[in-house]
Amino acid sequence: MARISKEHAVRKMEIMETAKKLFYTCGYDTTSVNQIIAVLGISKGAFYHYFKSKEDLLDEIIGQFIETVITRIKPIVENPRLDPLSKLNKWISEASALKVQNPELMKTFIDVLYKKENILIREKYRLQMNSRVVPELTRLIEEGVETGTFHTPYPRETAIMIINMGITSNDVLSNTFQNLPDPVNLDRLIKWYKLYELAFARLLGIPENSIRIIKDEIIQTFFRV
Amino acid sequence: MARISKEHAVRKMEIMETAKKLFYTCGYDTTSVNQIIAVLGISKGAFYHYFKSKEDLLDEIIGQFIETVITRIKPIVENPRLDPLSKLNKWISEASALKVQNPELMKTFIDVLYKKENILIREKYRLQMNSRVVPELTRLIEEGVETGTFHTPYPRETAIMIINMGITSNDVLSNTFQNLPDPVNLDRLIKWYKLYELAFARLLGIPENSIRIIKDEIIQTFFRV
DNA sequence: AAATATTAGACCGACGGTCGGTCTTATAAT
DNA sequence: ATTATAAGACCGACCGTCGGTCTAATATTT
Repeated sequence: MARISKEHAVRKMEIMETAKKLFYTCGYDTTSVNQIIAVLGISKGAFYHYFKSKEDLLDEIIGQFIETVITRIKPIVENPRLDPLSKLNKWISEASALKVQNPELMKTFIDVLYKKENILIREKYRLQMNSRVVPELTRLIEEGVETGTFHTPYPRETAIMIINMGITSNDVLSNTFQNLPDPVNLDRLIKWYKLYELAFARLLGIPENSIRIIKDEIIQTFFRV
Repeated sequence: MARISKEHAVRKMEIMETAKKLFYTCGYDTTSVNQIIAVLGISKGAFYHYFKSKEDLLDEIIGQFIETVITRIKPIVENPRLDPLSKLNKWISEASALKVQNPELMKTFIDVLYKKENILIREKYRLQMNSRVVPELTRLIEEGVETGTFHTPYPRETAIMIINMGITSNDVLSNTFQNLPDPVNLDRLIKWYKLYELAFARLLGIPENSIRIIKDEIIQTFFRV
């Protein structure tokens, strides 16, 4: 095979991009290293030069994703002109904006993500959310407690709970979409989100209508498709 | 190898018991089918005569476990002489009694369960909890809502949330025990349980002191060892 | 020219799972 | 009482695939 040499970072990114696409369409377990290198036209040796294992590759891909999440969140959390509650609402709408912007993509993405062969992706996502996003939310909650907006004696634990509620929410969402979008599912989805809002507000000790997670656009976009 | 023939149910149970032990000590991924059959002294063919795959075997093992959980819970939930809140508290103490009764076993069990190679076990556990235990809790909450004890417009969703909070709680618990039981961890564990209690009560719309999850015995047993 | 970084691809052991076939046992027909 | 029949428990060689290793060759840098 003709040797094609590229700068380290470039090649690494190429591998990650290709692998990402394959993982997100065919699944993690079902995509073999041989497949990845076949698509790229590189050798096994080259692959294992950049990543010490297939799992290591996944770690880096998820890490990259979490990185983009954090870069989106940080400007909100650190904005001195916003009060804590506004920050939180902005955070939430930022997150759901992602889903609304391209619903089809998001639907297939969730569908794939929750297949059996992708447990590891979900696990890595969960772990990195806990290690890297929880601290950000903790700081936000702490600020809210200091300024008297939020009322909870355990900011860190509340942050953990909220983040994990979000992940649970994804689980529920995926279960809803595994069947056809019939009225029962729509009803359940709406109920779930309402409870999610309620739990959110109560955990932070704020009025129940101060957090809005469910928005008509989300429901509509998901169920129109 | 000498051929030893046994009754269907007996042999199947033997395989499950042996596999269970191996899975819970060495881990699911790290235990091969070859290992299982080696310990039992049976052939590959025999194994695949009883289970259509290794994963199928795991499904049955978890199913068996969930079965015991349900048989413990059902008498409480269906006891006509208990009010909903008492039922719930009994449920909770029943669950934690398991942990207190043999703490060493429980510790190693949790340690093993949360190793990388056991994601699938956790996933199966989560799924079966949602499909089989959630309905029981839903009925209990519905009863509480009807009798005016609990206050939530979404009993099913609240049940889902509570069960998944419990699973999250296990995650947090395992993370705490991955390091040494130093004062910081003890502090975090207690804080976590306090928040758990708080969230529990608030989700059900009952006074905050009506649910007791954390008990001194639990903390002591875990941190004494 | 020497040292280092990178790549090629043959190779490895382990794995989950398949398959053709054998042996035991219970029942039914003789 | 004996013999045919069939169900199903059981065997173990074998298969393809996988993640990962290793050595040698080639490019790049010094």
